[in-house]
Amino acid sequence: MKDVAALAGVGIKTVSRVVNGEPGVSAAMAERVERAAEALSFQPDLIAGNLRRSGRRSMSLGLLLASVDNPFCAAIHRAVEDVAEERRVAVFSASTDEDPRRERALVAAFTSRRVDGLIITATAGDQTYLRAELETGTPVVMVDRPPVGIDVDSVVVDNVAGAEVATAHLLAHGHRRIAFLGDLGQIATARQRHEGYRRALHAAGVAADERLEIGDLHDADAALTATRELLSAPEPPTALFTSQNLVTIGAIRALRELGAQHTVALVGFDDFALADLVEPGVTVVAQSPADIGRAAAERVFARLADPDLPPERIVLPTRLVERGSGEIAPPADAAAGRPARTLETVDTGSRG
Amino acid sequence: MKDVAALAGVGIKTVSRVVNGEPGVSAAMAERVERAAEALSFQPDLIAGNLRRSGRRSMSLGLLLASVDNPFCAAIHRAVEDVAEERRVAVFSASTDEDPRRERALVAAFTSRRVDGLIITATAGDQTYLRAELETGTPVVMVDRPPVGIDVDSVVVDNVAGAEVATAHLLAHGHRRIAFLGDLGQIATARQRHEGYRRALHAAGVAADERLEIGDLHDADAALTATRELLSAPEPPTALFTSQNLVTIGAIRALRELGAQHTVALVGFDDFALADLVEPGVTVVAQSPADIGRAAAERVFARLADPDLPPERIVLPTRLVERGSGEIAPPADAAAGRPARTLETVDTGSRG
DNA sequence: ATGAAAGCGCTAACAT
DNA sequence: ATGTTAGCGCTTTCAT
Repeated sequence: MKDVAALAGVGIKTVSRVVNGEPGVSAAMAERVERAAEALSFQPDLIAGNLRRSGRRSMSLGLLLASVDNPFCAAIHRAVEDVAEERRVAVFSASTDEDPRRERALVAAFTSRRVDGLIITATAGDQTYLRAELETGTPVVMVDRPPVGIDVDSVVVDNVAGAEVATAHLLAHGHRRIAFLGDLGQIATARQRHEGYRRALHAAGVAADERLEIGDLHDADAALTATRELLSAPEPPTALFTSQNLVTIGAIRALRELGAQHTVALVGFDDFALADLVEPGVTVVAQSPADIGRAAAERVFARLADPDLPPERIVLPTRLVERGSGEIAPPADAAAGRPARTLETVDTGSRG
Repeated sequence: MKDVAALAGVGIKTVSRVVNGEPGVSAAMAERVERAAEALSFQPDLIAGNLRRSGRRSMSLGLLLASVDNPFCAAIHRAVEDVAEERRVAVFSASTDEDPRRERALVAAFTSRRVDGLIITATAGDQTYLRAELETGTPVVMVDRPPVGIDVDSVVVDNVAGAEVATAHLLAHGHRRIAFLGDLGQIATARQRHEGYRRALHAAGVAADERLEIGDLHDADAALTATRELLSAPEPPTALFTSQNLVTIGAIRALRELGAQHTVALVGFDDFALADLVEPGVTVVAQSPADIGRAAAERVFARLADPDLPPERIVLPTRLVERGSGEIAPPADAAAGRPARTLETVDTGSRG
C-alpha cells in the first residue's frame, strides 16, 4: 500500500480510501491510484486491515463437525457456507471425530485466529470451556446437539419425537420385538433417540427388552456385526430401528447377508443418498441438514448484529419417509400370544 | 498482552516469550506470567503475531472444491484437513459450483486473507488469473483437474485410461452399442473420459455412434432424463458408461424405472457409497479421493518448505471394481451382424 | 479533498 | 535473563 501510494504520488490514506471505496476522493486521483494498484497487482491485506478497523471482525467463521466427510455434516457445511458467503465471510471447518479433546483444541485453533463466530457440533461432556469465548462476545451456536453447561443458541431436531414416530410406525405395522441400534452413548442425540424408542414402546404397552437394545455403534461395521448377532439370537427381533446413518447402512448389509431384507422391517434415523434405490427402499425419519446449517449460520449473524439476543433453542422438524423397509409386517407366528395387529390403524401424524 | 505484562509486573516481551515457549525465561518469572495470563484468560492473537513473525505465515490454507457437499470433494477435504492439522494449519474451504466467476472471487477472498497455500479444483477456462499469486510465492496445487495456462503442481488420475478400461470392460462382455453419458463439456475430466471411451471403441474396431454420446449432464436428474430417452430410442444401447457419480445415480434411477437394471449393463466412473448395495451392484472405475487430497496437501507443504521445486504432475491410479452391473451380457439379438463375443477374453489388466 | 501521526496486538532486533 | 524500540499493513483520528 505504501508502494502504491509512492507510485501514484499520493498519501497512503488516499490509497486506503480508493481501495475501500470511501468517499472524498476526486475522480482523477482515484483513477491514478487504481492504475498504480493495478501496476503493482496490489491486493489489500484483509487481516491487517481488520486489526485496526472498528468492530475488529476477521470476516471468518469456525465450523466444527463430526467429520467434513460425513454426508450429514457436509450438507450442514454447505448451508453454512452459503449463508456466510453472502456476507463475504469465509469459513474454517474441521472434524472432531467425536473426540472431546480434539473439539477443544480445534476451538482454540479457531479462536486464536479470531473467528467472528463459532458453529459447533458438540462431542460430549460439557462446553464450559467456552465461557471465555462467550465473555469476549463471540457468538457460539451449537448444531445438531444441545449445549451442556453453557447457555447458548442451538439448532436441533426433536430426536425423542422422531424416534418415537419411527418406533410407533413399526408398532403400527404389528411388530412387538423391535431392536434399537444406537450410536455412542456419549452422543446426546443417540440417548434421545433411545428415549424416544422406549417411550413409543411404553405407550403401546410393549415391555422393553434389553437384549434388543444395542448401543455404542459408531460405524457401519459395528452395526453389521451387532445386527448379525441380534438376528441369530434365540428370539430375534422382527424389526430394527437404527438410530443413525452409518448404523442403518451396516444393518442393511447384515440383513442382505442373511437374506432377511424382505422379512425383517427397518426404519432408520437420518436420510441418506440412495435410500430409495436399495431393495426394499429404506424407510427413514429424515432431518434436513441444510435447514439446520442455514438456521445456525443465520443465528450467528443475528447475534453478531445484536449481541443481547437471548439464547434461543431452535427445533426443526423431522419427517417420516416410507419407502418399503419400514412397512414390512412381522411373520404370522412372531407375535404369538399378543394381539399383533391392534395398532394397525394408528396414524403417527408425522409426515411433512 | 500488555495487560498480562502489567499484571505480572514484567515487560511485554517476557510475556511473548512465555506464551511462545521461547527459552531465556526463569521458571519463577514464567510461572508468574502464566498466572497472570490465566487470570485475564489471555489468548494470543495468532493473526496479529504472524503479521510481524518471520516467514509471515497465516497458518491457513484455502481449498476450492466443486462443492463441499459432494462426497467425492468431501473425501478430498477430509484428507487435506488431516495433513494440514498435523502442521497446525487451519483450512478455509468453499464451493465453486463449477462457476468460473465464483472460482475467481473465492480465490480472491482467500488470498486477501493471506492463506499460505491454495488447493483448487479448477472449474473451466484458464487459471492465468493466478499469475499474481504465483509471483508472491503462494503454493498453488490443482486437484482432480489439470491447470490451464499456468504451470503449477497438480494431482489428477489418468481419466483417459480409466474410461478406456471401463469401456473395454463392457466391450469384453460383448457389448457393441455402448452409450457415453458425460458431465459438462467445460470440465476437463469429462472430456478426458469421453476421449478414453472413444479410444476403447476404436481399439476394438467399433464405430462411434454420436447418438449414443450425451454430454453436459451435471446432476442426477439430467442423467435420468437422458438415460430414459436413450433407452426408448429405436436402437437403444445395450450398455452405459456414465462418467461421474451423480450421472451414474441418475442412470440407475432410469434403468430401474424401465425395469432394465438387469438387462442393460452399466459401468460408472467414480465410486460411491452403497454402490454395492443396489441390485445389481454397480461396477465402477474407482478413484481414491482421500489419496488425491493427501497428495495435494503434502505438495503444498513441500513447496512451502522449498519454493524452488519444479512443478510436478502427480497421477494417481484408478481401479476397476466389478460388482455385477458391468458384467451383464447383451441380449442375444443385440449384436446382430457382429461377432458379439470376440473380446470376451480380453483382460483389461486394470485391477489394483 | 488530502495527508501525517498514532496505534491495532504482536514479534524482531537489539539493547541491558 | 529481561526490557526497549521499531515496525508488520492497515485504519483511525485529527489536521490541513
